[in-house]
Amino acid sequence: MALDRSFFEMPTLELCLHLLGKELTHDGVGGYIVEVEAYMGPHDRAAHSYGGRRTKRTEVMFGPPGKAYVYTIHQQHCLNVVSGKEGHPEAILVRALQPTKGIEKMMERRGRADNLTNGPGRLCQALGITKAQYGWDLLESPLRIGPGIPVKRVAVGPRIGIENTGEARHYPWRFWIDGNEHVSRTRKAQKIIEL
DNA sequence: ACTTTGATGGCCT
DNA sequence: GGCCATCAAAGTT
Repeated sequence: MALDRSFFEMPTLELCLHLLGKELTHDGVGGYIVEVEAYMGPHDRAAHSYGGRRTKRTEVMFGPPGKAYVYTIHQQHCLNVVSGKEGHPEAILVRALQPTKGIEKMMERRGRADNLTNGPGRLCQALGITKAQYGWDLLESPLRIGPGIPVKRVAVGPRIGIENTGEARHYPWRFWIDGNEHVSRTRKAQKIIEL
């Protein structure tokens, strides 16, 4: 059963739990989402929309949820799912996938056979995601999120790579499938959520 | 036009 | 776990 619009209208932290296990594909190449991070908008110092910053880059986050927010950093692309209510610039960073489809294509794009999708930049490279996909609708475009596998145990901990954001560095807004081999970095979980 | 700063990845120990 | 290359975006002048 396909997802519908209301799926993306869930509160951001709740949507994080529901995104885990769903299948993300671009032109049929992709895998199950196994790791995400929430970026909670104007009051989240680690978010690009901190302070309500509204620029050409962050604009899509101010619109309706369910769209792709793609940005570049260190010559890499990162994919976020726009979440929350329209006018509230929140998003969820997709940090890792468990490859399911088009693995040959991924190896070709990555130029190697391992570490295909265990990181936000790596998975974008493997799936061929660039700023060309900025703003694409994740229900009705070649870049889409669909049904996947059930998830039992979700691990929770602080987000990665935001050490210079004051108190925000400690917020428990990173979620991953407990024990999954494709998570970008192994770290001890602060707590486990049983679904 | 110039300066600062990374929501990283790859490789090293 | 640590180091750092390298460039686009954002902010500043």
